[in-house]
Amino acid sequence: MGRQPSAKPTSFDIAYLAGVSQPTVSRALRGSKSVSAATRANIERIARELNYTVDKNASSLRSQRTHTLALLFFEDPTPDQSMINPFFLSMLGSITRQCALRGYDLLISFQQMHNDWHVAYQDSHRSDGIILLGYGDYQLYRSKLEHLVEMDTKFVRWGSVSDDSIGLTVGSDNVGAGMQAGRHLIEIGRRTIAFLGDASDHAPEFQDRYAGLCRAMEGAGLSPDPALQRDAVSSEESGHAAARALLASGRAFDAIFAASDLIAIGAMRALTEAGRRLPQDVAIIGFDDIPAANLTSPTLTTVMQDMKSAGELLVDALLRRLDNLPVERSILPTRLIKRQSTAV
Amino acid sequence: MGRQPSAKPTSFDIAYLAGVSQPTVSRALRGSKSVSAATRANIERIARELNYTVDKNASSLRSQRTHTLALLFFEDPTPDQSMINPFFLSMLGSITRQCALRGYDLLISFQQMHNDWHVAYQDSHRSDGIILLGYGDYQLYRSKLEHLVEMDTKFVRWGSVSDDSIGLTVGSDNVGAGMQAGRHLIEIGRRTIAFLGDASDHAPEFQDRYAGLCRAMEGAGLSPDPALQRDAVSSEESGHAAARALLASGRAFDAIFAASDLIAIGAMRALTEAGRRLPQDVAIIGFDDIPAANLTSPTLTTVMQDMKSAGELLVDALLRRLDNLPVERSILPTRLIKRQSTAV
DNA sequence: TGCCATAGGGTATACGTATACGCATAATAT
DNA sequence: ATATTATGCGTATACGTATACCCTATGGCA
Repeated sequence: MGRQPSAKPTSFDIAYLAGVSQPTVSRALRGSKSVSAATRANIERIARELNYTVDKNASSLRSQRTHTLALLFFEDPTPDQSMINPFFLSMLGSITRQCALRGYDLLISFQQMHNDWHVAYQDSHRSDGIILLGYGDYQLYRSKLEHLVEMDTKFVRWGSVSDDSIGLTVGSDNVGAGMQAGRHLIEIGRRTIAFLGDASDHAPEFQDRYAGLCRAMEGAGLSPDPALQRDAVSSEESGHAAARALLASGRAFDAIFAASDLIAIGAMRALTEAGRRLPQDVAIIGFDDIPAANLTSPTLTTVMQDMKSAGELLVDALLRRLDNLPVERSILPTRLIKRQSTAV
Repeated sequence: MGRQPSAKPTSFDIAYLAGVSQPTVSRALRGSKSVSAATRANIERIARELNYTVDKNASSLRSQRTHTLALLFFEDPTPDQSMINPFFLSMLGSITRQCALRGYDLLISFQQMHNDWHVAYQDSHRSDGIILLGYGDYQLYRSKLEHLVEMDTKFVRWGSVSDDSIGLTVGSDNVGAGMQAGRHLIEIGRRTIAFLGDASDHAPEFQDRYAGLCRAMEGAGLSPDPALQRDAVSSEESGHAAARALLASGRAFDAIFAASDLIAIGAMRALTEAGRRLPQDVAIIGFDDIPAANLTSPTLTTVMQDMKSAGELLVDALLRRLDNLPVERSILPTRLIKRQSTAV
């Protein structure tokens, strides 16, 4: 038909065709109950026919709500520029879905931590609230978080749900997960369990996982050896290096709990290179259940986080926050996925 | 100091403090040359002090440009709900970065193909243009693309850059990539090369890869055997099934070119299960260079696409399109990553 | 000296929607 | 029958910015 790309219809056009005033159109489409059923139906029909869409800008400007959430990824700068933590990517799907379900748009930006944090504040202007996602040095952005709080910016964070965490936090039960992993290793007869991952308060989540491991060991009458804990950030290289250092130390160990799958995969490489058999000599457990965990040889036992619920909870919590409803921190249970790397 | 969370400052506030009118503030901040340097500097200083940010909604409403691009992922519905093609995710980073660089926001949405395509049109209302990303049945959304064109919606697409493709397309040189793969396999002495992947026009990209393979074989005096081509969609299961079917057919082959890494990984599993040695009995090449390709055993030779440039080109092309500048389809070169699965 | 171009910036207004009010009409209560 | 309250909708206006247009002062030039 080639109908001319008629200018975008406005609520006035609809109003004219329906023989009502513009505000009535607005009310009808937004579901105000002070519009008669007949009028509303008529307006909706015309709107559909004209392919009418509410102008988001005008609507937001007037109502002062953008109906948009901002998702901020922040990570420590890595040499591997283009890589995004696969773990967070897997949350993206559920966050998007949940936003759509709740009628919100999702604005995305990636940030290097060293960047001007002002962007977060800026983003808070083009969205009703922010979701913060990132592994990284917690101490580094602690002050930035405080700044956001001071600015009264609405946000939720994925991370360690500890008492001193700033702002509203949703996270896995990292301590519990550490215990799950520890108990499993103990069950299969391991006694000297190493931990690969930063255990300082720069990485509260890793710290919690280590704490869980220690608790499991103590519960079984074992005492964790601090010398078997090695710092590592979440990357294959870092895991490889940490495992090599551990091997070089000469200390004996028969199991490794890695704070992330990437660390575990790096460690597996180092162990294999050193001639250790997996899992006979060293059993190993990772964290995150990234797709690659099922492709390594041996396949990697790991702790799965409930990403689906995570995304939903983050969005829900933020929306409640926006409505000034009471909202509490959420702790999500985790699940141990047993694979070959702990199959004895 | 606890300065009260003063209401968001507007350009009027800045104007008042600077002793000028509101439009002057607008002009100064947008870089109009009809503002004296001194005035501009003063305005910028005050704006910074007040943490002023231009209200996107008001700005967009007035100028009728949103300075936002929408990214639409669409995929065939898979049983594995939460998964997103890792290949596209890796493009996300560069797209985001490029958007930020060009001063655009990025709005994200995921779509199942069977969903009402109207959303794409809707998204076109809240953004200046759309980037379409997705593997899937091309014929299925062909008509939808035509609809977008008819609506005069500005968009770019990642996909097969063939003559009949609709709208502006950016994509890898799939035919060239197929030739690269084919030549490499021939170089290492393989003569009967199978292809796993849909070769119909429902998947133009796969079709192109197959065409490239055939061309390489013909160039070497070999004739491709149609019986060695097996349909598969981009998933491990599908690759596994296709490879099993191929094995079951009893036809001899000494190499496989898979249309995606996921297919290749599934095929490797099937081959191993059938007792074929990789790469001695069967050499195999994948496509995409997903992270997992480096973790399989043997590690997987694959074709790497230039995702970084891809994102940049997509954004650039779309922006040129928005400015009504001439813009052509882009074909990106690919690179063969040689690993153990073809190391003889 | 008179004229005009130019720089610099003010005035008025439009963008499209949402909401506070007000005002009928009709339904109900007294 | 009058007072009261809902119902359904129109009127007026605000949201914060960008831009078309207009005005003033200055300097250059003949």
